[in-house]
Amino acid sequence: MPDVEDTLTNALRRRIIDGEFAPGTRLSEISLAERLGVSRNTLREAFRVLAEQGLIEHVPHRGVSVASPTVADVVDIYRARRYVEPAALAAGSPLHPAVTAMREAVDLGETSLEARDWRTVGTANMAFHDAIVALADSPRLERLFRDIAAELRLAFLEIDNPEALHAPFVTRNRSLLETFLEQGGPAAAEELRGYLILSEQTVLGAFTRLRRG
Amino acid sequence: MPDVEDTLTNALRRRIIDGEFAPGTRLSEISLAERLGVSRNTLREAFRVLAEQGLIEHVPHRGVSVASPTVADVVDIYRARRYVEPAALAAGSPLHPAVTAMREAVDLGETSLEARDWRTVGTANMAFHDAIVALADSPRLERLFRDIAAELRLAFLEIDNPEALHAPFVTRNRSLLETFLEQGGPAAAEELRGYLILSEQTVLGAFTRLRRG
DNA sequence: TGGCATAGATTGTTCTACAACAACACCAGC
DNA sequence: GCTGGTGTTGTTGTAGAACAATCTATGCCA
Repeated sequence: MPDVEDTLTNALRRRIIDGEFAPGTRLSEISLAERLGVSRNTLREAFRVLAEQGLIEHVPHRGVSVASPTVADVVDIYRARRYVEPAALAAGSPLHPAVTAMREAVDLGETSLEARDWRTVGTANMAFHDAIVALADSPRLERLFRDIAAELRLAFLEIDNPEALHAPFVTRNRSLLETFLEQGGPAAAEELRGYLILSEQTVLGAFTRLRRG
Repeated sequence: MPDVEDTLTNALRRRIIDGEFAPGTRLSEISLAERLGVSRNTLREAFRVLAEQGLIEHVPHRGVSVASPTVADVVDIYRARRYVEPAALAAGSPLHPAVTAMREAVDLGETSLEARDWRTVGTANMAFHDAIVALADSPRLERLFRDIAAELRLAFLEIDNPEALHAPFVTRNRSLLETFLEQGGPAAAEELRGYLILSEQTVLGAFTRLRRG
């Protein structure tokens, strides 16, 4: 990967995920390039990468804007998650290094919940699921999850009610981890399927409520 | 998507998949841009997209080269396929439009087999699996499969023994389709799992033989 | 032979320029 | 007042030149 431009891509990616540019915001090449201190060409190359990752949307002659996930997007994201996560958990070994990451994510979620730091709760939640996917030891599945998790964060940003969105799942994460360690992968996978359905309902509910309001 | 540059990306993509640039070939910006009649900037943007798709590899200050899948890549590709394809088949409906595509792919495979047109046999084989993934109705899973299928084609190109690679699976495709229609998704999924293991072994065998020679 | 320095070539990045296109405002006519 | 065409303006799409940064290879010297 290149030097400046790769840094630029990651910086832009982080800013978008952090909500610095709200979903749907149009990103002007000229002004953004000026603001970031890079040339239009370099910025455009970064745009291509982010567009390919689904974080921004590119319309010919109309420029790029931050992706604004629709209900259909959310449904598809959860569909993809159901294909990958439970299977990864079912086949995962309790001795896999990613289990440590799962533990840490659960711990972080609990302490952040007490502190009512919803942003960190959300991050810990995502880290937990990231660790589940890591159980599969598949770079390509990890990449898929990284992309759809980023898209999902955009949906979360729009909902803007992090407590309702993330808090209920802290205890569920703990429970899922225990099931995995004590009863094994298949049992945990089954629990995760229900978990994901509930999570999807939660997001979709808040989402449609939002789109109507 | 832009006009010229999107066309350029697709054109490059097709050329690479078709083997016009052998895996590992270095793609010089200047000469390739000149040859394609586009500017370096435009070509570099196309490079970013293809690199993100895994078709080309980008090393800083050393340029891009056509991806040359390693054994680890092939293993990972098949791992990802096992996560997606059997599950899609298991949950797929026999009434789904993609079933038509499955039929057509099987037919094309058989006629091409008789004609000993291995290239088309390979294409039909890929179209068959593409249709299986399409059963899931998930754009994101389809995109994942599109990318890994393209990578796999690069591996096939290096092996360069299309008959051994594709011919054995024509009858297996037919069988899998019949199982799906007559015995349902779950039974077909189980058959597909064995199919994929065999396919992986076939590719890996030819692959390691090649890498040693 | 082995290591180092220089030269050449390629990529990374910026800047300028212009063509192509889309959005918007404006005006004419109904 | 509304519709429809038209021009204006701003943005994107693409090309080309230029230079800095970095890699590669050649050849020199010990």
